[in-house]
Amino acid sequence: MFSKTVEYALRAVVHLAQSGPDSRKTQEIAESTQVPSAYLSKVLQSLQAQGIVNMQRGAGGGVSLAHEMDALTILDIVNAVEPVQRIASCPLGLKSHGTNLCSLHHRMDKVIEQMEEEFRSTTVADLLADPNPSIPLCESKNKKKK
Amino acid sequence: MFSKTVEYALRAVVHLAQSGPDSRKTQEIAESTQVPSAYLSKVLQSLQAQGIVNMQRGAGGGVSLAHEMDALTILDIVNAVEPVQRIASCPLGLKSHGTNLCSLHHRMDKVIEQMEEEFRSTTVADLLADPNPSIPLCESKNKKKK
DNA sequence: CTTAAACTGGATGTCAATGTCTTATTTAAA
DNA sequence: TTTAAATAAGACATTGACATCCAGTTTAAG
Repeated sequence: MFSKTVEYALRAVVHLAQSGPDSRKTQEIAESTQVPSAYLSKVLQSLQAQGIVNMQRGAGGGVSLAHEMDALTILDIVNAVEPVQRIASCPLGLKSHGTNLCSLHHRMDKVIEQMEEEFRSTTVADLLADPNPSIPLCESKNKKKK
Repeated sequence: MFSKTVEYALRAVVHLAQSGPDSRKTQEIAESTQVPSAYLSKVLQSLQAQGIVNMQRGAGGGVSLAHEMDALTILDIVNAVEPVQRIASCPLGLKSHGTNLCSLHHRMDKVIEQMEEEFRSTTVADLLADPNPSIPLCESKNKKKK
């Protein structure tokens, strides 16, 4: 359902949000999120290209969130690495359908729309504020700080 | 979001439902649904393996629905070719999370759950009964019979 | 200024999804 | 019983997602 790339991007951003405003090394993020570091590097580049994170080269550099986490939605992150594709017109190219989807494709698009809405209405801040005892990426129930 | 295989399976079943109780040749289904026939053949085999369709070899053979279309849901078809994977436990394998998902994975699973529910509550008969002027797979607004 | 730390970019490799092709095997019809 | 119609099965190509590796570039720190 969700690609690894999307999962990896979400983990990385959540980790950055959990770790405070300081920048983090790609290597550190990779270990904390259980993502292959070389691949994570590419994913982070996509996030940077969409203005989600800042990446600083050289000694003392690293990765940090470009915005406040309450202004960053799950949808922003997903769209940065793998844009949500709504079904805008008939996949079979039927002329008489055009932009007026048939019952089948309308229902498929409805599912995508629900996903979009769910992700649009959830910010990274919401995720961290959730009272759920399981903290994202953290083994212990006590939130890992810095 | 949805794989080609899923899209193809849905098209094939909808076409069979539209075409009445008679069996259809794979080749005919392929043309009507704009799916590569050799690939469609594999998809249909998956549907047969799950009891969605019957396939008869030899002259006069073909493919037909195994059940009434009001007893066949979109979810049945999707699950036959590509089972919906709920997030049942922590993808990172965190022991303390186990089956109690964190806020991130809980929301991702919620989206999958909504999809499952939407697909479970829609039968093939519902699709054909939809008052939408665009008829699935059909170019004209008049339903193609037989 | 030199060096080591980090990210960048490109080449390369692997695997699963998608798609094609060819040779069986089954079966109804002639 | 022969034949042509259809699906079955498996090999083989193609493509994109996922992943690794390495040389190049930037940059802060010493």
